Amino acid sequence: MSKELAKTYDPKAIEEKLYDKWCENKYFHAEVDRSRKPFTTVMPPPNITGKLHMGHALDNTLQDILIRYKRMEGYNALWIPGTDHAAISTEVKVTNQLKDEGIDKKELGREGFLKRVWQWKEEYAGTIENQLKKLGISCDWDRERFTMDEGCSKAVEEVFISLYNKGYIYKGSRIINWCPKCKTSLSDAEVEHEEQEGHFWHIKYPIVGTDRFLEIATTRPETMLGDTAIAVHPDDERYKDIVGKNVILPLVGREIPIVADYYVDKEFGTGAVKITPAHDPNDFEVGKRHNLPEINIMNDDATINENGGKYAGMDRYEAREAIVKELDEQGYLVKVVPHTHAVGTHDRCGTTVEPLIKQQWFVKMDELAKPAINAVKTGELKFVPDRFDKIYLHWLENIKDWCISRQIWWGHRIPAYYCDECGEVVVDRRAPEKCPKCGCTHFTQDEDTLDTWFSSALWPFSTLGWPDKTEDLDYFYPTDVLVTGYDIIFFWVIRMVFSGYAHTGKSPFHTVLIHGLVRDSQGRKMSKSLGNGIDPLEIIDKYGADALRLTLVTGNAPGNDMRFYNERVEASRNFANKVWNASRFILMNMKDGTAIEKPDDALLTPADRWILSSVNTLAKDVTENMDKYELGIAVQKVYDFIWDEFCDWYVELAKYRIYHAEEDPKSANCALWTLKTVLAQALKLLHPFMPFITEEIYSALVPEEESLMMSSWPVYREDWAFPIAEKVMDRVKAMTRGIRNIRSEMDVPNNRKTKVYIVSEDNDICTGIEAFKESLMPLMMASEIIVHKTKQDVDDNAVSVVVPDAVVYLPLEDLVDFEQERERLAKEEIRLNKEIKRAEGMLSNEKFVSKAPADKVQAERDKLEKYTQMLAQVKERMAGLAK
RNA sequence: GGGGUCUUAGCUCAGCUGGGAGAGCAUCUGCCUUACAAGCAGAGGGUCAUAGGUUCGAGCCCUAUAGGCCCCACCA
Repeated sequence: MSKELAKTYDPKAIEEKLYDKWCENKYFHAEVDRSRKPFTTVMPPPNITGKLHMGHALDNTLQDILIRYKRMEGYNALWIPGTDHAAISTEVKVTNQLKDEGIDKKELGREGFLKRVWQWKEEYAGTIENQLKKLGISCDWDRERFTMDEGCSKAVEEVFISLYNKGYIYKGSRIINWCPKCKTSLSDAEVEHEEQEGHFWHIKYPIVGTDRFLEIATTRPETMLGDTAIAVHPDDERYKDIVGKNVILPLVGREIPIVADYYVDKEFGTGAVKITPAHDPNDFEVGKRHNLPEINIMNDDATINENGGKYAGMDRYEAREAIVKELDEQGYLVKVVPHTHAVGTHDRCGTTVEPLIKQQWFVKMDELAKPAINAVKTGELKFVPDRFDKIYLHWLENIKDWCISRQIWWGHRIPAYYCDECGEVVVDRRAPEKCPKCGCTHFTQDEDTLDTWFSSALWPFSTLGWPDKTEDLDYFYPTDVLVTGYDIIFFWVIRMVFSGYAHTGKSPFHTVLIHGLVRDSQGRKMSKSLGNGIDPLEIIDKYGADALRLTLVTGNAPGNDMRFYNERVEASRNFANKVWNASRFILMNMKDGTAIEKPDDALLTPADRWILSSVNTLAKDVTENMDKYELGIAVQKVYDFIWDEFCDWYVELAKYRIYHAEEDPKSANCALWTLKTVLAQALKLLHPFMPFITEEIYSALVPEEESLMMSSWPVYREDWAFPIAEKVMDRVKAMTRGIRNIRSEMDVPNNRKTKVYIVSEDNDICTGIEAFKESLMPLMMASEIIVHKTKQDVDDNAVSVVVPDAVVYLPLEDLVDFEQERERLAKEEIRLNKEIKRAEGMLSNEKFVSKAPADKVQAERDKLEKYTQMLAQVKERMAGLAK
């Protein structure tokens, strides 16, 4: 930053330059250093499927704020970045890309396809890295990882083998969620339930050996092709006599039994349920209880298979239509009722999921979940805000086994090998030399890959070298804070926690800071289909990274969603400009050659002491809020301090001494020293939020220091506590506001200065103001400020401002309208009387005095005294006017 | 069906452990005052969703109600 600065802040001129400097100096890099405490966080790895969105910008901004704060506090701060292979999502993207080129992925074969995906990965991981750099985030790029790199893959294998050997991973034939479009199994977490308007088809089945019918109701009539029973409630009087009898499945002709099962709800539908064990999870359970056959009627693409007889080959919805039509024609369809119900869909492609029985790999969850549940219950692991405890616990306490195998190519291949001769399964890093059972030497590896979250679950320790016992792991693990959105608690956070306990014996972090979604200006989710997404890079390009970052943390409480719109970014940009210009003013006046020295304490005016005291308190407040993860409150305090206290009051007060430097260089030096010192402190406190502009200004302000980001965080210091100066400035502000108010009301032109008489019996106030009254004159638009302990030299037709401990008189004779003045004083009298009444009321309440904390009671007494005294002053003025 | 969350100034939201309602934007009135018009000074604007309760005291805690949003859930 040179001293000839542009009037407006130009982020483009500095951001890239500074980021390069930080990188070149390895400021983001952390190594094991036993002399310091580590602070570690791992970046939720963005998917390599595309560009960064506003959610990533938020997530990474929050992490960067914490990491920069901790680094300045003296911690050995490590932030590990990386990307996620995003198995299904990426496979779909690349498959579509190939389709556009007219290539079917099957033509390429597994190897060829994977080669293409790796090309894709190289391209997108690079893009993401560049986008993150534009945000200014200080992660350790030397440690950048990928969920499918060598180390992570080794960790995945290790975990799979170890869990398998302990019996926590098993292969089994279960009913699973199947996506007919992606042709893979899914975990429960990947299924989204969506309310859909459908129908309830009532169908009657002939009961064998009678002329009666049994009426059932279904939302999926096509599944009747796979029905193997009808279930009724055991206590249902309507059906008691027919339990054990058979019905004939219309269209199919199969005889199936009527069974009794408590699963059935008597009140719902007809009280009789068709049971299709192969295509419904509940029916699957019922089927197990009654030893019913499982008839799979569907192919992997959800067309009807050969078990569906003449419907074979039809799509599931085509078949539905055909079956309903035929049932109707044959008189089996009783009625059709509109019915809305929840339909499971694949969260990545929206296709309706089909429950199917398949051989899959599962992680047995009940035991693994226990330490993760315990972690939150004991407080070993904390969510911020803590309402997410419940969500986390509820999911874990109801967890089912995790289906981890996927029938896609992109991902970690399951380390299971099957003997070509006898089918023996061997789980190991590589195929065994020979089969332990039959001695055969030919093995085939399992074709499936693992759920993408299987590898991200290991992220906090796989990125530190696990399973090897590395120094990094020993020093940096467990990590400290994990920052992520509430939308991936189930997918990711929970799995990291139980994995951490299972493989390292520890929770992978002690705190999870949860944030919400970034929505558009109307509160809608940003999405591709709506086209309402806002590209963070465009915002950075237009307003600067600091403005974007500030926008993303201002006015938002942890865990809450926020709306994003340009007016908010503009406000942030304006603040950056404010900081820029205040700094520009200070730098302009720090003329070359005149070194700023620390002044003698005696030279500090009340204004100097007050602003030092304020920035001192600010450091304490900001630190407290940072430690509570109240980043929005923390930054608001810095913002208010810089704009309202520093710029609007202190800089204005400093001007007189600076403009009169030639007459009194010591005094000017004192003001400049204070300006520089306070600004430096404020820049430090602002740095985690707005790293670029603060670093740029600091390098000009304190050129002898290497970097702001590597400087130390301000701590509260006793020698900067100035309660008297605070009192003086509080009264000075009140007087000044009062004067401005009156002048504004009376339309006094700005260029008309007046004498200002200040009368106060308070010695602190008198001597305090006396010490810097020249500085105060421009603010009070005064030609002269006269301070007295008693009223003198002022006649009664001056206008007055009553503040605590003092009265200010402005001789504006020609402008004074006595009637107006009387009204003004009368209003003030009413206001003060109200205040006095309130305070008196509270103090005369015996219960308040006896039960309220002593400091609150004292505060009311002080107020009462203050207002009583002010009221006396107002009354005296009114009496004067009356003459 | 269960759970969570929100309802505060025209708009968007803060208000952390209960002790006199705040910000940004918008509106109105003056100002290009040698850091900043992306600015300065001033002003208006809120029975804190409703009804109860706890308390000396409630925007904040408890209970119900209304409305909005979200998550979980195997009623076919």
